[in-house]
Amino acid sequence: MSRETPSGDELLAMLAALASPHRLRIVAALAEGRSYVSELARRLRMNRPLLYMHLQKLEAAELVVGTLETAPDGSSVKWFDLAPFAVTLTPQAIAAAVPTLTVPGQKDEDKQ
Amino acid sequence: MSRETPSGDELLAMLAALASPHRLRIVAALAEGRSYVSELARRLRMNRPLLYMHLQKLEAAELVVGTLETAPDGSSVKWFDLAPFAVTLTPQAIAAAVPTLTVPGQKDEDKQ
DNA sequence: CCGACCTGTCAGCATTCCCTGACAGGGGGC
DNA sequence: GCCCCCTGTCAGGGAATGCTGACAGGTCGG
Repeated sequence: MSRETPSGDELLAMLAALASPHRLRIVAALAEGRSYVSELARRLRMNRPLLYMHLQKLEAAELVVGTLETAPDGSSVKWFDLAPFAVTLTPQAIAAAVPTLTVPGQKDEDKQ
Repeated sequence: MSRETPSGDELLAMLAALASPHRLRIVAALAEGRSYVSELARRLRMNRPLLYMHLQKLEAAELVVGTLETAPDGSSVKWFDLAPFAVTLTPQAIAAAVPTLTVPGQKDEDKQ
């Protein structure tokens, strides 16, 4: 819940998820209220599959939350909400997160 | 100086610069003190031209500052220092920065 | 002279990413 | 029947990125 000091991997995933003008725009749009894929695609003037991919990345980084709601009549709409997040980017915070970075194929052969 | 609310482009550049395990590691290493390219390359076990590129990106985002110091004997060393930065990532901060995003080829034809 | 240290730049490759149109399916209402 | 709304997935191509070895230059000390 309280994400004061995220792990290196979490921080990296969050940064990578936000490091895109499209996804920044998506977050800003969702800050005004929940929406669903097709409606967002119209609003942001972008291809629906493209928006879909970006939303998945944001969801993977736990910055947005998608909920597929199936109405009683059977029609389904997937709503997207912003996840409340607050991470402060400082050299110290980064230095604290880096040691927990999972490096693929890392040996612990760092001497000193 | 006080970078409370960065512009959209600045925020994006900062995020893009930090969204890399290598560059996070570089920032963490520089948090322990200034260093120069060759020394950092040895410490982080990475190719010098590669590190050079990453440092340039960090410098372009104004997260590190490079200073080429030419000693009186003529030998030169380029020192890199961390720039003090503190940006808090929240939905509101992003929503505030997004309108100032420079979109290449953007027409102002957004009808509500 | 040779080796060790430093900076900076280059071409080229491999990989990954971004984005597109088109398709599958579901549900209405007219 | 047709048309409109919604979701989800796919292949393919074009572009950008990450990374490498090798090169240029400089100073210093043996």
